[in-house]
Amino acid sequence: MEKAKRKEKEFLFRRQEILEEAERMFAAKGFHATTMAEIAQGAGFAIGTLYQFFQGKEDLYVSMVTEKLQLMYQEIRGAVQAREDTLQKVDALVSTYFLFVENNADFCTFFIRSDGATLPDVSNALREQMIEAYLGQIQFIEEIINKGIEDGIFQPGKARDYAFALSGIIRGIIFDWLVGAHQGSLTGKTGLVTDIFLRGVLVDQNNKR
Amino acid sequence: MEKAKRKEKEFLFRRQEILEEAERMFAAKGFHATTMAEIAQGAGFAIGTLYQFFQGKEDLYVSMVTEKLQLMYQEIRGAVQAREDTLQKVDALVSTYFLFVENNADFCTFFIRSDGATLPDVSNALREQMIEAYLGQIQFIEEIINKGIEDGIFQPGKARDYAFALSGIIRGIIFDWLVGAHQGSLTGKTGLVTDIFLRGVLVDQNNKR
Amino acid sequence: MEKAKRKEKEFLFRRQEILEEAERMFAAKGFHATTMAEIAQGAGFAIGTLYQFFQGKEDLYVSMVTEKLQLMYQEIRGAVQAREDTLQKVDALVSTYFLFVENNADFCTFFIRSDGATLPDVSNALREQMIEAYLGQIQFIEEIINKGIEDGIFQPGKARDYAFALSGIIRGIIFDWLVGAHQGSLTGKTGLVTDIFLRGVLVDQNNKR
Amino acid sequence: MEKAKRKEKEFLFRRQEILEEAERMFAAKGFHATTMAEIAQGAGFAIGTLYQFFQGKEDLYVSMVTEKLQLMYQEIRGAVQAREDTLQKVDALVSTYFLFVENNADFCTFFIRSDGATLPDVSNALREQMIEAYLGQIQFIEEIINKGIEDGIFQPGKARDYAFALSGIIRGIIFDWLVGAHQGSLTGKTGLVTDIFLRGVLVDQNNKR
DNA sequence: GATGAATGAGGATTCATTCAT
DNA sequence: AATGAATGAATCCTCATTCAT
Repeated sequence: MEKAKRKEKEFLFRRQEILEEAERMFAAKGFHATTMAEIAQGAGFAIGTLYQFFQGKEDLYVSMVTEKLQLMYQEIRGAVQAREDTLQKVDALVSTYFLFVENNADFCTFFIRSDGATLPDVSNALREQMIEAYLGQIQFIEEIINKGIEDGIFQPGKARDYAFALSGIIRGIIFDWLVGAHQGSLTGKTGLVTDIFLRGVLVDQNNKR
Repeated sequence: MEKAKRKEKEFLFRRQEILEEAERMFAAKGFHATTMAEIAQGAGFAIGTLYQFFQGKEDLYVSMVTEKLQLMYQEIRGAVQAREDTLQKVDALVSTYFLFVENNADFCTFFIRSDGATLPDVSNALREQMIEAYLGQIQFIEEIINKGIEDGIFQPGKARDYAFALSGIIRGIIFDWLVGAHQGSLTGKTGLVTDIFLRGVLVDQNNKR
Repeated sequence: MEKAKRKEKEFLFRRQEILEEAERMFAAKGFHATTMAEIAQGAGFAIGTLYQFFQGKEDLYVSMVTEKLQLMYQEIRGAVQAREDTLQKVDALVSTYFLFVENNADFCTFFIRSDGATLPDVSNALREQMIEAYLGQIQFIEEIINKGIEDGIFQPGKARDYAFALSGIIRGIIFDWLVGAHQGSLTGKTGLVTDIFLRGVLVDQNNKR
Repeated sequence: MEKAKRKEKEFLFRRQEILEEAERMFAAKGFHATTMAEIAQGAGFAIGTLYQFFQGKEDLYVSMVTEKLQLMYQEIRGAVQAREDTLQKVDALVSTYFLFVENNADFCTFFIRSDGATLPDVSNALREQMIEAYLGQIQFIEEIINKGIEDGIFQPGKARDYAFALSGIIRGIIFDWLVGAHQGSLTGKTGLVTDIFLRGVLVDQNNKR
């Protein structure tokens, strides 16, 4: 069916346009301060049309955030899975994370700092959904770490804590970059992050780095 | 003036009651979903009375958050400054942070995960203020680290990055605890956090820990 | 032209299907709460198709009601005209009315109690139309009564009032039956109604019935 | 408490003003076509003020109708109970009904014809409430009739049917008057109505009236 | 003829804030 | 100082109707 296919494609295209406009708006003004009318106008549609693609404002918001996060997680996973070596996986994890943030600074500015979970005014059900997505990402990191533990390069027993720690370091550095007017290269800090995560900050008396 | 003093005291007392009710409400329902009427009712005052203590809803919200954060930062600083040794300062930083979170889980649940900075719907001016508070905290950590660098125990040159990293690790572990139904002791993870921060996660070939 | 005829027939058939679905919907949910989309879906047509048969929602509503009423009036007139005797005409009027209600309880439940005239939200022009239909029915009853007056069996001078009175009695009894969960036979009350209308409720001292 | 009393009085006064404006509006344009803004404006209040007296539009509508009906029923009951004799009670019932309609033609025009029960678009719960009110009135009439049966002046066994019949006759005549541009006196038709109800329309061969 | 995606006007309701008492 | 009734701006969403395919 050629026709059905083209319709499907057009539908997805329009949907994407709306999502992109929504991202701009929400990022700039937040959830409540952004009106459906503005998004519609910005995307070049009538208000009612938005409701053919999304159930309502909240659905639009959550769809936008969820899909963007999904994209980020996908990119990260893809990059990580392309590596064999555990240390390289960690490196890919951090650098891909940073790369995504550099390329999506607006979105991240209003969202990433929330640990992927703060939606003070959005329904709890949706909040859960986003926490879950974040926890999925944590689990993914945990698996990498577990692999490293099996290989004898990471200390055993604390994989989940390490995952949160690594994620925390990454987010900390990202936050710095985001509020700091995006100075310098974020990806350039990959080595710094992995270094802290792997070897800590202490001066190693026996084995200078 | 005895009288003026008592008035002052009563004023502060009332103000505090409002703040506490506001904290409960905002933590439970978020900024927008909480109404001034609810807070007034909960605190046992008339709506109009709230406006004698705070300029408006936003002011009330920000005051609550700011003062709570201030309290947290104060506690942390107090504990840190009570130690001489840099490593003990780091330890105090982490454990006091954790202690505060354990004692203020509700507040932290809705707020700390925001890196102390996400207020999607609150005016930018206020957001800046909160980011600033967070950056103040970062700077405080940075100073500890600089001290450690001077003492030759931390690697030089990256104090600010280290500060964000440490803050990130702490927040990561806190997040885990908050969404994980507060299982186990958070303060009990102090050693874990400092360990990661100081020595990293790698198995040290030359110098087993 | 065979073809044109078949088309005509199909057109009428489709139209009828839409009307029947509309009747179900409107009876169940009222005018405003029923959407064109629902009717279209229920009737198995596309929304746009409805507009080939009816000018709009209001037209559809009014057509449905009007035609249903027309049907009722037709049945009643047919039955009445089949009788010669005036008293038998009255009897036929009442019993056919009741019969129709029994067979169209859903429609009547939402409509008949309105005296065939209450459409609080439908345009005045249409309201007039329906009042007129009702008045037509009254006039028809009036004519029966006038015949009876000519025959010397009804008291003269009040034919129109009598028509409203008879119609009122019928509607009163119907209302009772409709809200009373349709208990018992409505047609079985024909004698009761005609009795009240003809002889009143007083015990006749001279002439026991 | 003088003050509380005056407040109460003022509250009731404002509420009544809103109800009266609502009655005008709803009677003129129907439920859906009337906006809260119009009522507020007409009553000289801000929109929000309406919500201090009524939960919402529907509540306002139902309150208006319910209270008006209550008033009508009260007047009727009062007049009926002031009479001793059953036939005089019937007379008072009809004439007071008519009097109320004459004095509240607007309200009745849009409502009475509905048998006190048609609210096509208002929630079912409320519809039930109004049907109940109507049935209460029927029961009241039924009791009068039962008294007459005990006294041996009405034919036994059909009190409820008679009540609906009498109510039906009254409504039928009212409808005529309402749609007929209010020609002539409605109360003047009291005798006509009681005559039909009591003695029917047949010419009585033995006992001329 | 049939379709159904797009349109956008229209309104109920909420709630922070004010100010007369 | 405390009150809380009154205010009214601001916005989400529905759904009848159209028209390009």
